[in-house]
Amino acid sequence: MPELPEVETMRLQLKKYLTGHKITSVEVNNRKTFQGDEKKILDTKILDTRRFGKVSVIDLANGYSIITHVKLTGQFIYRGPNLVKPRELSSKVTGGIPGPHTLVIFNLDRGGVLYYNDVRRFGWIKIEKTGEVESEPFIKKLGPEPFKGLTLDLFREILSKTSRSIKVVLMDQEKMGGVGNIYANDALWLSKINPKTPAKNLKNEEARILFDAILKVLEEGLKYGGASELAFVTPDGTEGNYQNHTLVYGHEGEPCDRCHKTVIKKVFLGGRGTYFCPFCQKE
DNA sequence: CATCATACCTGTTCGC
DNA sequence: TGCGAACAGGTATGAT
Repeated sequence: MPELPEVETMRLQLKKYLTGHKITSVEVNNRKTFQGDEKKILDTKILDTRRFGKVSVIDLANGYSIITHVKLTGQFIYRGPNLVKPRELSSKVTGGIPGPHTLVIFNLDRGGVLYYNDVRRFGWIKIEKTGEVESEPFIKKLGPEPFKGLTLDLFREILSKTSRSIKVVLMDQEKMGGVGNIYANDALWLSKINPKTPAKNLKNEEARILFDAILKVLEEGLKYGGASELAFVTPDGTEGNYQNHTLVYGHEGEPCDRCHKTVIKKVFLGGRGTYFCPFCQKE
């Protein structure tokens, strides 16, 4: 569920809380999660953060970087002296900190601590040289991103080359980076396009409407600090709010917010829950 | 090469 | 009420 808006929200808070600090020690409770030599990231200043699609990067002064993908249930939670104000932990911080799902603990100077919780253990944290970050396999294969390299012309070209359903293509990170299930559903609803439509069948005008809709729903997600539908929490330990503002995602059985006369249906596409209005989004 | 199904995990929800 | 099955969804991988 963490998609572009969630990961960006997370990244910005990591930047805010970590920049200028040093990691003094790392406790690794799961070697599959933490890949690489933790000694490479100790006692060197944290310079900045970057994001590639759903991947976050923390750059260090010594030429190494921490690359991380939280997948579905990974959570970075910071506790330390420079939290803007005392924050109560969201109940969605699975198992507490530290807890049974705390797989990695980064101890920082000035008394800060960064915890990584991950119930389902799909997420990963890798240590790489900063110069090799863009060679990391996932980042290397990543397609152009909304707000970055993805232009309308490029978007149309991508769609024209595949007969797969438009929704599956939107979520394919090698075609375009950052969009996952929630925002794909909402962008298609906003565009009045049926999720099953073969991507190559979209008319130029439909592709334009969809392109704009993708930007629009991602902006909404960013505005609300992401969606805490499942396990997403921000590093300050609080939740995003987009889950209360979805257009169609999770609305199964409810009347459509636009036509008000049709009930939102749920089907499976590419193995994932897909919500749409059978009236507004006719095939 | 493109496409699709399944594995990876485990807490939560659902159906009987 | 209890318990197993189904579900949640991002990506890697193997099959087609």
